Order: sequence, then structure tokens, then C-alpha cells
Amino acid sequence: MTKNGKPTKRQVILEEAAKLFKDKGYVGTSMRDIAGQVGMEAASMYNHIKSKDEILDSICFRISDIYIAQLQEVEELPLSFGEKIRVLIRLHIQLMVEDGPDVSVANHDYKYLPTSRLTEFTEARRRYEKGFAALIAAGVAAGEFQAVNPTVALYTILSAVRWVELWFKPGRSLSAQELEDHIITMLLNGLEKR
Amino acid sequence: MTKNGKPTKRQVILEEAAKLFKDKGYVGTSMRDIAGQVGMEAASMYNHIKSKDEILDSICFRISDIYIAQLQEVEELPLSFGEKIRVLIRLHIQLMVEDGPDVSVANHDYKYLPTSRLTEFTEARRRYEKGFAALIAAGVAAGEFQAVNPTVALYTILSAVRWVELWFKPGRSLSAQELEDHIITMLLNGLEKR
DNA sequence: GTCTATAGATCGATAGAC
DNA sequence: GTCTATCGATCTATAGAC
Repeated sequence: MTKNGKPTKRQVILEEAAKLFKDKGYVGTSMRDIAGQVGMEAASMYNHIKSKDEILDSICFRISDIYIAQLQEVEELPLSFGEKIRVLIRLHIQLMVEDGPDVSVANHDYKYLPTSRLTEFTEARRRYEKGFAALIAAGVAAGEFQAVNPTVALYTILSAVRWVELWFKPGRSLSAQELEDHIITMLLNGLEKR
Repeated sequence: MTKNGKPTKRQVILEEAAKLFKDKGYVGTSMRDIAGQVGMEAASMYNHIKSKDEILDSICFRISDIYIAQLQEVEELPLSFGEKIRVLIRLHIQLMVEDGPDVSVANHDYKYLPTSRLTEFTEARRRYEKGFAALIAAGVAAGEFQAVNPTVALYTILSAVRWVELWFKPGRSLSAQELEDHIITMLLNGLEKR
């Protein structure tokens, strides 16, 4: 947002692009499609963005920067490992609910980044996953968690949180808060009674 | 396979197409790309397939037919609800390990099916999810499972199983069997000690 | 059944008037 | 900063020789 609260043309383009990329994919969306949603001709958009690639780049790295920052904050909180994992799951779901199309693009269309940026993006995600897995491993070592394989637990959590992007719509019977609670219960306590 | 054990040209085309669709997406893969992998010119492929759409159609519906058939078989087995869910999770992982590219395409590129076929595919998936959720709800009602929201549990399970497609490679430190065991433990027992 | 050649549509991006 | 017009590349699919 600008100081007067009105989004810039560039922000509108990025936002409409993310919605279209989510629905039709990066390659399946044309600059003309985006322009149609924004309300200008495709050629005019080049006064606000450099290329189609750059739109994708902005979306993907904005999201990955948020993830990295969130992980760092949680790592420094004085909480048990179980509580840290809970916070991270909540943050994942909240980001998805608030920024659905962008998260979706960063999850699926990142692979269309040009080679050097793709490498950067993949490394950022690897760092994030490594930090997350370390929290799980530490929880296992501390006796808080069951003797799970940290990698399996990590990807199970990260994936289990992804379906929210396909499913959650604000007017649903479940609120975002209830959704968080249910997913956390399922992942931390499991399906079966013991 | 044909009777002499040699795959037909059509099968080779479908197989190479699925691998490319998985990596570059349906729209991001050209008929020339597929032809290059198969070892013929793009024009020659039209003697074996009707169109690019038809390749996608064959892949998606072959997978959805398998899912529907597997669910029906499991529903009729004389097992507890917990055991039925376990079998379904195992079948999911096995299909993904054995038929990775096709499952990946059915999961991500189905949206590029032409409208009428997209409707059919979506309805088939809805039937599958409904049947799966009913097993979870029955397990809750029978007191086998915790009081989870069946929809949340359903999508958590289905998604948790999807990362295997991104991660599993035959030469990994974890075998397919061990992977199944770990994921099932995580989903049925949860991460946290109780 | 495989090839070369190409039709016809659409793509990202630019030039240049206003 | 927005438009019209268009370039050059690339796409799916077909025609027709062999």
C-alpha cells in the first residue's frame, strides 16, 4: 500500500497475476489475461513491471522471505518444542488464509523461475526445511515427541497444511481459528485413540 | 504391455508425456518435447494419439479409476476402521511410488482437462473423498478414532501422502515399506507423546 | 507409420503516436 | 502512462509425399 492507502498499479498487477497463476498456472496465464483483470492493455503493464518472469519472481520471493523470517522468530521464542511446532503450523495456515494465491504460486509455479533465481529459491526453501526439521529432531531428543523420523514428520506437516489452499474459503462452516485447532490436533495427537 | 511384453508406441508416448508433465507442467510441455523423448517427430505421434488433450485425459482417468477401485475393495474388507485407513494410506503411497509421474499429473494438471471431462474427473474425486471421509466418520462414531473433524482428517491424510511424489526416489535411505510405516505412525499416533 | 512443410493461432515484448 | 500495431518465436495440428 502507498501512504494514502491506495495500492499502486504494480501491486494490483502482482495481485491479479497471483490469482490467475493459482487457477491456470504460470504458463497457462498470458499477459493479456492479467491485463484484462487489471483493466489495461498488456503493453501498458510494462510501464509497471519488467517482464512476466519478474512478476513470478516478486511473488515467490516475497513469500519465501516471510517464511524465513517467521522461522527465525519462532526459533528465538522461549517455548517448548511442541509449542514451537504449533506456532509454526498456525503461521503456515494464517499465511495461506491471508495470502492464498501468492502462497499457492510459491508452492507450485516456483519451478518456472529462471535458472539462477530458481537455485536461490530452492536453497531458501532448503534452509527453511532444515531449520524446521531441526526443531522436530530436538523435540524427539528432548523426549517431547515420539521417535518419528524428522524428515517424514517435517514433510507430513508441511504437506498436511497445504490442502488449506485448495479448500479454505472465508465463508466456510469452519473458521480459520477452528481449522488451525483441528489440524494441530490431528498432527500432534494423531487420528487414533490410544 | 502387449502380449510379447513390449510396450506399444502409445504407451511409450503416455509414459514420457507424464514424466515431462510432472516436471514442466502440461502447458509448459510441447508436443515436440514429448516427441523428442519418444524418439520421433511431433507429427508422427498423431498416428498413436488423437491430441495433446487426449494424452492428459488418458493419464488422469487411468489414475482416478485405480483410486475408485481401490476404495471399493477396501470398503468390502472385514477390517476395523483403523485398519482400513491404514490400507488406504499404504495403497496411496504404493501407487505414488510405482506410478509417480501419472499420479502427479492427475493431482496437478487435471485442471487443464476440457470442461466436460474436468467435470467428470472432479465428480470422481468427490466420490472418492466422500467414501474415504465416511470411513473416518464411522471410525469416530465407533469410538476407534478421536473426535476429529472427518473433513479435516481426510484432507490431512490425503495431502500428507502427496509429498512422497516430490521426495521419494528409489535409491533413498528409506525404503518404500519403511516410508509407509513412518507416515502411518505419524498420522495415526501423532507427533507428540501423550 | 514416419517424415517435411506449413497453416493458423497465440505468445511475450517492443515501437512509437498521443 | 496508455494506447494500437506489430515483430518474431512458438504452439497444436494437418496435408501430403514416401
